[in-house]
Formats: sequence, C-alpha cells, structure tokens
Amino acid sequence: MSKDKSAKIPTPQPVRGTQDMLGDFADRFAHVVETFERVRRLYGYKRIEVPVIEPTAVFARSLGETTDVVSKEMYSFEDRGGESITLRPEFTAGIARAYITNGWQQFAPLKVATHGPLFRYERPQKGRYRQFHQLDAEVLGSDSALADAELLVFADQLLKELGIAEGVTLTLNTLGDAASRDAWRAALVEHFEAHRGDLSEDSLTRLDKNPLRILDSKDAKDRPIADSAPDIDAFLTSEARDFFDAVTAGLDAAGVAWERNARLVRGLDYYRHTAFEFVTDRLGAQGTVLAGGRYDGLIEALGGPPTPAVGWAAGIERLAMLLADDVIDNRLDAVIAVEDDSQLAFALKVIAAMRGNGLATEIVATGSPRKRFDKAGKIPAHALIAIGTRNGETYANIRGDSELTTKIDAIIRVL
RNA sequence: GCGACCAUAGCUCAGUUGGUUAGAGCGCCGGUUUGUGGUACCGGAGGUCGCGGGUUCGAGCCCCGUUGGUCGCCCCA
Repeated sequence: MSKDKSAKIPTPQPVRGTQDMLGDFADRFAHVVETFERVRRLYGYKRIEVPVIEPTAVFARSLGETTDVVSKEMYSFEDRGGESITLRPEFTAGIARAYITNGWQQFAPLKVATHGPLFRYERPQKGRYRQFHQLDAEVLGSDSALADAELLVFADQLLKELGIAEGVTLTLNTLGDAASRDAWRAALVEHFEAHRGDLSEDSLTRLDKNPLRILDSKDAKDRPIADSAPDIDAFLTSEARDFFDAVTAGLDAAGVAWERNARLVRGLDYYRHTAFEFVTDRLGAQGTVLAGGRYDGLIEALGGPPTPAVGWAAGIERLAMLLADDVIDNRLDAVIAVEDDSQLAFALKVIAAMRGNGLATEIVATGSPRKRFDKAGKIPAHALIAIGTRNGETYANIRGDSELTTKIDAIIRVL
C-alpha cells in the first residue's frame, strides 16, 4: 500500500439504490427464489425468460397516461442506433409483448413464471431500491375467475412455505368491469368534489390526475373523506359481482384467508376485476409484499388481440427481509484446523476425502499454528477436526455430533 | 422533486460546556500458555474524524456549502 495519498485512486461509488449482497442475505435471497421455483412447478406454471431491456414503447404504452411514472421513473437511454431503450421496470409489459410477438396465443391459457432484476429511478428507502428483484407469475388468455383464485392460492402457499404467512394479510378488492369502474369513478369524483375544501393538497392534484388514489391516501386529513366515499359494490354489474364472488369462493374453498379492502385500487385503466395485495406492517412504509390483479386491457393496449390476463409480482428483497433468522443454516459440516504445518499434506487429503463424501468442509491452515484451533472454532460448523503431530505421530481429533464424528472418523481412518 | 436524521479505524460505535498525543469492542497480524484444548493473557498494524470553506488563540464537536447514506413524503407499473 502506498502512503502517498495524492497517488490514491478514487474508488467509484456504487450506483444509488443498488446493493451488494454477501453471505447471509444473499443466501436468504436465493432461498426465496428456490422456494418460488419449487412452488410454481406445483401449480404448473412454465418457466419464462424475457429481456431486461425492451423498446421504451413497451412500457410507455402499457403505462398509458401516468406521465409521472413514464417520464421520471424509468431508466431509459438511446442505443447506438438511436432507438429508445428502457431497463424493464416491471415484468408484465415485457411478457405481454412476448406473448404477442411470439404468437403464444396458440398456448392460451398460458401460465408462466419468472424472476429477476427490475429498475426504477426512485429515491431509495427501506425495501425500495433502484435495482430490485421480483418473482412474477402471470396467466395469459384466461377470463376465468378460477385463474385468479389459483394464482392467489399459489401466492398464499408460497408465503406459507417461506414461513412468513404469519403477519402477512391478503387484502382483496374488485375494480369491476369497464362499466362498473366508470360508474364508480364518476361517483367518487362527485363525492370528492363535494369535500374539495377538506382534502389535502396532494389529494387535490389526485382529484385531477388519478382520483381513485385518494382512497388509499396516507394523509390523516383525507381519511374521513376517503373512508366515507362510496364502495364499488353499489356500481358493480351483475357479471362483475358474479366474477368477484367466484374468486372469493375459490379462495374459501382452498382455505386461503383474505380480507376485503374496499379502498384498494389501481391507477391504470387496463386493470379490471380482481386487485390484491399481501401486506405486512413489518417493513416500514413499504408494506406490500406481493401484489397483482387482472389486467384484461393491457395486451390490447400493446397492439395485440383483446386478451384477458391476471398476474402478480413480489419483491424478493422484501420477502428475504421477512424470513425468520433460523431459515438459513450456513453451518459447514466440518472445519479442519491444521495445527502443525508438517501435516498439511495429510490435512489436504482429509479435506478432499470429506468433500468427496459430500461433507461441506473448510480448512484453517494459515497464520500462527497455535491460533488455528481457535480460529477454526469460530467458523460455524457441525464438527471440528484438529490435525497435528503428537509423539511423532499424526493425530486427528474430532469433536461434534456423535453421528457425524463417527462418519468423519471412518473417512479419515482409511486414508 | 420535497423533508428529517446521520457521516470518527476494515465493521459496530464512544468521544464531556470547543482545550494536550482521537478511544473501545469485534476483525486482522504477532507473541505467551507444549497443550486432546482454550469465551485466556500481552503486544502490533490500521484514522487527511466524508469533502470544501468559515468562526476561534484552539474545531471530531459551532456555522455555511457540498457529497454520500438512512428513513419518510410524492409516486408505486
């Protein structure tokens, strides 16, 4: 290391909102993904891979008129050909594009699942990053309420298998069909206009841009007005009512607990019928762990044929943060402390044999020989093997669970 | 885009109303105990106190700016 400070090379900073993971958290992350991959097979969801980059139009068109999101929160750039490219901020639009451009209509109804990195240009906070990762499940080309129900049962089982269902609640609402939704929206605008003077400043702008969003406002000033606003129920067509009933009946039959949240809404117009969020109060302001809904209008908005679809996505980091501390067992089977360098060759034979027998093993053979036993003892493992010389003879002392030490003893004995 | 809080050793943090040479724990390196066993003892390396200005006889501490982080708001596809 140079002491010459002027010669020091400045280390580039990581991009804001990106994260590096080492050890425990990376293992938790992988555990979430592995569990998802296992459970999605149980439900017959096909693995799908779609690009991280898409033409900007894929997302701009799917997100429609919510200019805030499109203009300020997407990672977009021009490639060398002058085409506007965007790092995917969500899975759904890219999957819908793939569905159209690959002619996957032939497979409808198509159940697919994927996971990977997504990018949104936002201010990072707890459970919210610029590069983040999601699990994703979609059913394309099905207008059946059974698809919605199955998707939710899948999500419920995933959370249960991750051991985080406790403290996570499925909240559910319907946005109705287009007719229901339009009637409800008009009634809401009327209600909010009547209370215009009591709304927060933010909600006044929502009233113009996205009135449904006043319903889930966090501002205490808005709550009485939002809470007294009409529910969609009175405006549901009988078809929409039947659809919602069929979804909830499916959940009840499968034993999935749910709560109606009549204030749960989606900002985009292509959402229809089912909207849901699995929420928790254990992640600060970012309480949504898994969310989705039915988006019957999306594929058409991308220039495809009218295609009903429903899906959800879940933040892998958020799920990983919720995992219990003891879910991941990082302990090795054994650690070898080489207490005498003349026994190094023997120790290397032992560790090769251990690993060859499927036992995860680490070796400590550097630094002061006297300290190696202590050092090895600090590495989490089920057994500790000390190798040294005593009375001119090689010796190996094994400590740990009796079953494991017997197995190790047998491996070493034949060397 | 807005707000609050924070920034001292590789990590987690102390650091008094501004006052000598900025500390601890963990980690790292070395030494002591010749030991079937050890939460032990001793020592060492490692710091432009995020950066730049200012106030002051004197700034890790006070003021301004700046960069970065955390949390929240907006937004949430």
